[in-house]
Order: sequence, then structure tokens, then C-alpha cells
Amino acid sequence: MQISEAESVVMNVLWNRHPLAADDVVAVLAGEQHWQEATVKTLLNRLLGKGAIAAEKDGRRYLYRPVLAREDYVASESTTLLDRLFDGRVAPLVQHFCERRKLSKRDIAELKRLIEDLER
Amino acid sequence: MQISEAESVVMNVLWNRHPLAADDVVAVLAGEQHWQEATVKTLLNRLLGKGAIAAEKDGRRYLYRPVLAREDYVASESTTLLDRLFDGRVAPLVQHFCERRKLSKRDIAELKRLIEDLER
DNA sequence: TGCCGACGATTACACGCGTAAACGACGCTG
DNA sequence: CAGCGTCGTTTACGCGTGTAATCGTCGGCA
Repeated sequence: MQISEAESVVMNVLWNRHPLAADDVVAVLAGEQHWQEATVKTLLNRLLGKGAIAAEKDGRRYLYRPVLAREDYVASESTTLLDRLFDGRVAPLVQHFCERRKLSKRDIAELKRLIEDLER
Repeated sequence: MQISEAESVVMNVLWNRHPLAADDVVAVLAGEQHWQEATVKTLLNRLLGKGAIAAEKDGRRYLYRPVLAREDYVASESTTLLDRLFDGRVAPLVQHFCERRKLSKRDIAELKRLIEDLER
């Protein structure tokens, strides 16, 4: 079940709120994307075909909800990247961002807490 | 300069050792990929077209070397993912792996050291 | 009750990618 | 000096994707 880039944008909408009618999805996306209504419908249909979302009849229309969990999607995407670029290990990735000064104060504080928690 | 998945495999070979003749690349990949020689040649050519690698004539053949730095590629790929999935922040990503128990002892130790270094 | 508008479904189409075979030139070997 | 093998170059092709337009149907309003 491979979700494309554009499809994942639609998934995001549904992960945030569901179930939603196609129209609602279009409305939400109107703010962030340039997409025509037809485009969103195509994406919804492809997601349906892939089994990533489900549709339940609501009168004349459908209400869509995610089947694929956001967690699972995030996990698979990030694991793939980690494997491809950092030999599957987290520390090198963090180090990479360290060296590029991409860690905010907040990141550092949170990382510190995470590590402390892990040690107990 | 967008590098596809398959192309990045070829890049990897060149990042590890360069310059290399097409044949050498094929030889290295023979161990890990199922690819025909022709496929590797296509990928080298596409990379040339994209400017991600350069070719220098060596008698009758070419020697290829990366132009795009591995560091830059890794940075752009991982930033893209981070932005898409974790709102651009590193800590949530690490937390994600924490919760999924994907951190090795070694990861934890290294992260700890990274954090300590950052605080000084 | 007939037409219009709203939905979902179907169809379209160009482009990049994975995967490769075919082609063409050139130098070495017999 | 004529083939043959070896490179790089060109061409191929099906599939997924981004991006839509068009079609067909059904319910509500005039």
C-alpha cells in the first residue's frame, strides 16, 4: 500500500478530522493547495482503491475516513529514509542535524528529556 | 536536481569511491542489485543529464564522479521528510522511534553524548 | 414531472521512473 | 585490413503520478 506524495496530503486532512465528505476535503485543501476539485476527487478515489481510506454512504454522498493509521504511515516513511540514508540508525541522523545547526533550543531540551527518560 | 531512488543507489557507489568507469559501477552493484548492465548505464546517463555527476574522458571511456555532494543530498532528503512528517523538528522524530522501541543501546549512548556536547 | 445541479465514476494525458534492448563508433586482434 | 567486442548513445515501453475534464446518475426544485 504505497501512498504518493499528493495522496498523503489528502490523508493528512482525513487524519486531522474524519469522517469527511469529498467536499469538506476540498474545502480544507482550498486553503493550502492550488488543486481543482476534480484533482482531490481523483486522489480520494485512488486512496480508496489502495485501501488507505474507506467510504461510508451518507445519503447521496460518501464520508471518508482513514484506514491506514498516520502512525503506521509515518513509521514506514521514516524507517525507509533512515535505512536509506543513515544505515537504519537514529543517532547518525540526529548528528547530521547537529552538524548543520538545525536543532532548535527546544529540540535540544526535548531530546535531553527523552534520553533521561530512557535511562530510567 | 531531483535524484530518483534508483539513481541514488548509483550515487552511493560513486560517493564511496570515485572516479569510476561505468564498468566498475556495474561491478560494484552486481553484488547488491539484480540490475542489468544496461540499466546501470541508463542511470549514469540520467545522472549526467541532471548534472549530479560529471564524466571525464579517460581514453576510450569515461570516468564518473559525483558533483552533488552526499551531504547535500542527505540534508535535502531528510529535511524534506522532517518537514512533511514532523513539522520540521527533530525531537518528535526521535520520540517517534523511542515509542516504537527502535533505538538501540548504541543509539541511546550516542544521543546522550551528542546532547552533552551540545550543552557545552 | 421534467430539468438542473451535485456527486461519484470514468477517462485523459503528459511526464518521470524502472528496466532494458538496439544502435553506432572505434580500437584491438587475427 | 576485416571482424568483433566494448563503450557510450538512443530508443523503448509499461506503470504510477499529478492534474484534470467529462460522463452518467439521482434527487430536489420549479
